[in-house]
Amino acid sequence: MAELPKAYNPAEAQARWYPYWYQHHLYDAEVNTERPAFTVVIPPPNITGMLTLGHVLNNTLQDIYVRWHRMRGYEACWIPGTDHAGIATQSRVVGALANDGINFRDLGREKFVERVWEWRTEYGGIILEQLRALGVSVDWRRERFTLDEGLSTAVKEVFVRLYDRGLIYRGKRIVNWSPKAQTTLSDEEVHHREVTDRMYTLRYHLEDGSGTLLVSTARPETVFGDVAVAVNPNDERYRALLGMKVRVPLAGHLVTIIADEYADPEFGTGAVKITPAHDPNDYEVGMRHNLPMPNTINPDATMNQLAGPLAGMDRFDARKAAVEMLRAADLIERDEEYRHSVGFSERGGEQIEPYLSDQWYVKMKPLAEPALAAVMDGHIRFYPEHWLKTYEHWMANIRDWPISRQLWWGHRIPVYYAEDGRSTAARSEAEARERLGLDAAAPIRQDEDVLDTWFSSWLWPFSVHGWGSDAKNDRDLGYFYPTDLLVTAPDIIFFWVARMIMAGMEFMKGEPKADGTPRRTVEDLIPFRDVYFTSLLRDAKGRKLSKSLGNSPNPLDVIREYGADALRFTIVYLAPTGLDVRFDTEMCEVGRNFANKIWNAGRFLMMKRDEAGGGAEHAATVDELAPVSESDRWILSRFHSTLALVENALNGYRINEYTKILYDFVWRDFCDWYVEQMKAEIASSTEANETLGMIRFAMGLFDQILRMVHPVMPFVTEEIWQNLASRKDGDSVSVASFPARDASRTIERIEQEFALMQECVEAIRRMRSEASVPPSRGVVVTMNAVDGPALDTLKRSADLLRRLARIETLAIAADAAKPGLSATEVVRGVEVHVHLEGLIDVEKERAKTEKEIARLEAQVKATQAKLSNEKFVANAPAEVVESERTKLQSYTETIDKLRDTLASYA
RNA sequence: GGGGUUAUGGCACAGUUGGUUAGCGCGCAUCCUUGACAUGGAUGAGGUCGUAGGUUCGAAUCCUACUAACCCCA
Repeated sequence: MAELPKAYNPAEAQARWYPYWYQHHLYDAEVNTERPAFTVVIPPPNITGMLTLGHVLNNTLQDIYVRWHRMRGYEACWIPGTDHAGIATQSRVVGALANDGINFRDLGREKFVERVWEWRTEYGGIILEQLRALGVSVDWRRERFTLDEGLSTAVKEVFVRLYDRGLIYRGKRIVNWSPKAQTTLSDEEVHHREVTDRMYTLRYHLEDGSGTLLVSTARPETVFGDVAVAVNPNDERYRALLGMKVRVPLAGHLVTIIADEYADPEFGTGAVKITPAHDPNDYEVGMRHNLPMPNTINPDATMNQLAGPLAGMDRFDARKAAVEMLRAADLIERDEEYRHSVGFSERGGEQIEPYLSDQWYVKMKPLAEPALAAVMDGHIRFYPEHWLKTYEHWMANIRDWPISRQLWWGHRIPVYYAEDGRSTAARSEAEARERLGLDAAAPIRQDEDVLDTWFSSWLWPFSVHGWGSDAKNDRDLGYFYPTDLLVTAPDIIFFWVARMIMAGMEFMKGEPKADGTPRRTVEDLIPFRDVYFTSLLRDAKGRKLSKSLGNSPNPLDVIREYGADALRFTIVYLAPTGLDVRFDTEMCEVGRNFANKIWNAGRFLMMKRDEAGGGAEHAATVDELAPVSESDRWILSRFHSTLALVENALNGYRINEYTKILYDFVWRDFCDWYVEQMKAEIASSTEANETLGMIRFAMGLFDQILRMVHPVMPFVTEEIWQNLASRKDGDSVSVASFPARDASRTIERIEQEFALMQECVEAIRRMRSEASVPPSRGVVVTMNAVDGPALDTLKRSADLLRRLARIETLAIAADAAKPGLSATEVVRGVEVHVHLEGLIDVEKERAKTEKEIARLEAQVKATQAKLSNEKFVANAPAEVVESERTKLQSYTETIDKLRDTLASYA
């Protein structure tokens, strides 16, 4: 066998195995009624996106579960894809065109959309390409895109069905207007931030000249849109003024003073100007009082002709100008600093303009009710569970969903208008004419707007199987739906998770199950069973990772530096369930070192096998492993304990626990103790067959360990696994069976015996180290064990003790004479003396022993206090009382032994 | 203003149903290049568990209030 390099080389393994997996179609999923399906749909990344650490965490978690299930015999199906990201993509292409001096509007809709498709073909697949570097085991044949033909047909189908049910309507509302993109945004696309503005208190003179009403506003430029001034009906100060008219400063028109609860007597002067077209609250007031709603601002956020002298100015310039004019006219009573929360576009970053416009909406309440119940009744489980409350709160107070966007890139709204103004939703122009009773040649016009991108994403769990289109695959839909697990970030719980549940509940009704019968029950309708919400990523200083801060490491750089497995392992290792992750690139050393440790453990075993003559095949399953030594039985016992912990952790989505369990077992149990003891066993073994048997066992076990680690570190485990034995083309650890835990293989007695040996070794090392005995120097050790079983165990472990603690001469007996000058520790009742003639610092030893006695005496005192407390003895469970008694006894015995040692220093 | 989360050694985190000598990793200190691994090995120092009360024989673990930080919504 070729010599393996000293360090694991991730780049080589990654380049070798990802193509291998795909050439052998290991991750292709097919309907297979012989086995259960395990399905996951990827949260489709945005085509303008680049791989972020968020994607890394998210996709690593999915990959862990997909690989784990695949190895346990499930038909694992992980479906990849992307979404078309309306605003982000359109802005990107508009920007690119602008750089070439082209205004996209001049291009016209059709040409522009062609250009976006070209852009998409060139750049839209980058993020999926990047995902390959992570090692994701998706079925690439099933890749989907939200703007593909099939998925677009599904969108139309859904729109028409909702429209026909009366759940889609068009309405004039105040929306979040993005002046940059010139489209409306959903609440979720708007982020609020505290800003400092000025609050101006303006003088509104009463029409009759009898006085002045003071009104505070942060937006003096909107006075031209004022239609009333509101005061609280319970506000005594203004009661007499109700119904009177005031002159709006600057604008000059008269408006009425009205009573409305919205006016807060505590805020400002208690009188508020009402501008229904430019503020959502004012809009509500306007609706209640049947007020006109003049709009004074253009779509690009410049003032329109209604704004008189301000017309044509940008909204912020207009504000300055308005203030100057008001000041010149002496209409400002005062102005002061004002901090308040303002909405900004998530994409463009500019301040959102509340804007009155016609938009399409989905009536959410009827859809939300069953979706809320599905989760509250436990048909869908959230991890961590506390997201339930957020979900419940949002669903119970759900608001209608504005779905139209004034863009060109996206699914065009399937609503058609006849020349006479009548309209209908329809799957095609032909259907529209039919529905409107027009003949085939009649002119017809489709709505100009497109749908919110999420209007296609919410269908993802079933649209990927062609639902709603000619491409519908009932077999796949029946077998792979519902999916088993959704892994996503909590910030899209409303955008996406909640809406997918609604869509599943609504649109999967009646679709065939695997056995062909129609779906009816909640379990059959829901889009997924478990939802895992990932941690939020922060940098080492605790700041959110963001492009603008420049604190987001590029995952591809991290992979180049540390390897994909290292990044995968580290990010999961660092991510506590339900809390934020603080990620620091340097922390990837943990994963890199761990990968290297595994690599070298494998290298060691293969070297030993070759030295021993090699050739022999190791067992292919856990059950066939044949332990030779006591240590073999010990590591096998530990392995099965570990498997049980792994299974519990993964089943409970305590995902970082899984990595910690692996780390501890591989590093501590397997490498530090098992491999080390193996060296001693091999050194002292005189029988070649026995040696080979031990090596064969170790390799067989290591094969199983690689499988256990594989879901989180696919590359390094594959690289070693392929080297560990002769493999056939197409073999892969990723499709080898995951070791099944067997509780009967965990043997407490063996673990206890090994622990005694370990603790004795540690005690001797400690005493050596404290006495500054050089590591190369052997020592003389005497162990005095009165307890029979302990004596037997230690005698059997003599070779291990000698090697692991560097003992030159070892005496173990029930009545071993205490040597003259020595350091002593008591381990589980066994006195361990390290002879230190000529090495010992008697004063230091005495001080150490006295300190230990004092510590134990304090324990004794505390334990005695407990035991002499009648209430404790009466109330505490018997086993707790008993364990306190045992403790007391062991402390007392140890103290006695240490006192003898102390006496020997005299 | 409403909802949610967190507060344990320098840093980042574990501590299932209250009973452990309060753990782990990173960092730190000392020693070690014996052929798996210096991306390594051995040993050690360092917390009384945000603050104040309460329940209990017993609380980091349950309850109350307070303080601080963060997230979401308005």
